[in-house]
Amino acid sequence: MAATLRDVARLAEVSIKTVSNVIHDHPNVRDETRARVQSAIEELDYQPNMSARGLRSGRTGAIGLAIPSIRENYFAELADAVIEAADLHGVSVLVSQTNGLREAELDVLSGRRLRLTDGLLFSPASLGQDDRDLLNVRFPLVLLGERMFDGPTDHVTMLNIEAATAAVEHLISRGRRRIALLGVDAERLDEAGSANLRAAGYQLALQQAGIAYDPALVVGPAHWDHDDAAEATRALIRSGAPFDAVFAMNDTLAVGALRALAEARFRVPEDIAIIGFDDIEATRFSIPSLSSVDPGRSQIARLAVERLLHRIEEKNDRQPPQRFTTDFTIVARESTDHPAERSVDG
Amino acid sequence: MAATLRDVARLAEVSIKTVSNVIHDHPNVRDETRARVQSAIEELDYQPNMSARGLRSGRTGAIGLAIPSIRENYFAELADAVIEAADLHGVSVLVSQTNGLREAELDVLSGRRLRLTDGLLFSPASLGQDDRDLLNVRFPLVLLGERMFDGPTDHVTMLNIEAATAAVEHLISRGRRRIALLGVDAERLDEAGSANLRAAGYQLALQQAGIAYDPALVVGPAHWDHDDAAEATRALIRSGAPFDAVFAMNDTLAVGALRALAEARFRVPEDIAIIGFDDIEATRFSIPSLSSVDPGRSQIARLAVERLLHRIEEKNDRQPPQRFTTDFTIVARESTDHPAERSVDG
DNA sequence: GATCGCGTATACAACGTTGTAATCATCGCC
DNA sequence: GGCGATGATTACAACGTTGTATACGCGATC
Repeated sequence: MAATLRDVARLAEVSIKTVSNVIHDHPNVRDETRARVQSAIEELDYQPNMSARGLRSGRTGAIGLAIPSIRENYFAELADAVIEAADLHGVSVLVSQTNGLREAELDVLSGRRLRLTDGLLFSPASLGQDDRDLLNVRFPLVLLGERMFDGPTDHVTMLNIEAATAAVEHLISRGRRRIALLGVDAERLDEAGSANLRAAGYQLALQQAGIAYDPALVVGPAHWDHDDAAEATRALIRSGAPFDAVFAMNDTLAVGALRALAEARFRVPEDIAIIGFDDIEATRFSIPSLSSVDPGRSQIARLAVERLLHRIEEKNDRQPPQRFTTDFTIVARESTDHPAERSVDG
Repeated sequence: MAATLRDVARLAEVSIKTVSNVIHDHPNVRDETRARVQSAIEELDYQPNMSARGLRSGRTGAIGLAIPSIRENYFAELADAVIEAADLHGVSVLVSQTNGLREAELDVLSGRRLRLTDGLLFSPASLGQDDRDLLNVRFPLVLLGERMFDGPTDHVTMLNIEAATAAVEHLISRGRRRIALLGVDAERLDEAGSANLRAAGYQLALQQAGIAYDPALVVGPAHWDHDDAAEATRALIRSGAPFDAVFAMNDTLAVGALRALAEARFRVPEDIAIIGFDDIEATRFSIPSLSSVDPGRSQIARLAVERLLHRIEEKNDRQPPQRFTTDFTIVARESTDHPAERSVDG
């Protein structure tokens, strides 16, 4: 069985409290005593029982990360950044997948799902603006993503509109005028979420450049996966509406579009330029490599973790909820004919 | 504050033990009492304190998953499968990343890193056969992957040699004879790990087909990432050694190779056929889509989780360590000129 | 030389839960 | 109608830890 404070105390011939004091680097422990305890700890390979500590202190030292699916590259990279950030604070991360199911997201908020944690980072995919009240939970919660705003909790989000505008401006700066928007139905532009905001940024950029908005260039799918993206792009091509660029609302969509364009023998970027969103790793290894918007993912993770830990520390003097936004960057690669990237390998 | 058994007991006018009995569906609770307790539980939204339960029972209800990096698609998909499998048993998953660092892997085994868990699923990347003794830890441990064999713990692994042989046979069946092996230095063929085994499978397939083994076709990199794979492929092309197929030891390497081949204006599969390994999602969305070996990932996850939970339950009557292997399948796609996949989208 | 102060160490209680053993109520049986 | 058997409920202890309060020893102080 694992050694306990008692065992260490017995071996070092001190009280268990003294052992505890040594472990916590309390002052007022004689050097000689400290050394004796230390060596007893090592001899027994004592490791504190986290359940007992958690019971006593009310802290488990773990936080929950609830995301739609860890398989989605964006979330895998986010989880990576969250785990790294949590590590720096000696905190573990429990991952829960909702698969974007409303039922699962409700479970997460009820606390039924992640019961070992001090707090939760939550990136909803089904819950929306109308569900804001559900965020009034009694554990510390930091919201991620773009589906709910002005809720009762801290919120870390990217600058979707601004970043989308910059992405479209990037295409315009490459001389493109007929820019398709991939990732949302033209009829559903008013719903919540990243899609809506990025579409707004798209429209804003067009407007500022004096380019007319053409609903024929705005195509689904609502679900952002490769297959649907390829299919939507094929439909766009079949429709006959001329276009010379695609702004894909995320990189997965962009990869799907790339595939459909290749099938139809379009050249990228010569015939069609593409830019995606999220800057996942895959953008660097597609053929051609994909320009994208880096939303500052590690910054999001760091901010979110720090904010959550802060809320966990915080006693009764609760501060009002705050919103944080991160910096974005346009990463130009081959798909928008970026010369530097082009010549990388000669 | 969160409600405790005491609060519920007080409200329902019973003892805390009765509440506990209701929660655990013990027999010998009168229906009327049960109902009263139930409604008190609901009224207070009582949720058991997992730290206290863990302290009392010695179980936390969480397991650890230690992998090199969640960003790697293979591990993201593995983590997904593990979390799903654990969910079915009401168990949570703590994810820890080692980044393939020996130091981090030692930490994992010391128990210092994941301290809230009942057991561990461990996929090492640095530790090797010589470190087998380190697997003698005092918590339940199930080993994943191909770096250590015949250790003191249960081990779930894929049939690397057989699967690699089948992959190469698949290329041979497509009429290829000059098959490059991507993912290991010709000089380091004797080291541990998947590379070694897959290389053995490669050699076996060649031998069985009466094809001479040519070390010039066996190229690095030792680190399996896109960049290095592309670079190694470029080097192979520059070397002038003729080849008509590539067996990449994983899909990430295959994607990198695809890129290098495209740059050099080779056509895939017409000039060069490629098959990868792991069957990650990206294989379906590269251009052309990548043939691969499906190693039965969800089966691995399910087996590993079940085995670990079994070991956690198990009292003193410890069974000897067991090894489990999963079924693999060759998934033929465009990169080895598979007709069915070719015509998918007309 | 009694008192104070300080550094060091300890005893005890409590966190919320559950297993064990004990108590109390109820019923059937001779 | 007393007795044992069974069902329902409870008291108590313990899991391992840490905060609070307390005790002890020692040198400095008046």
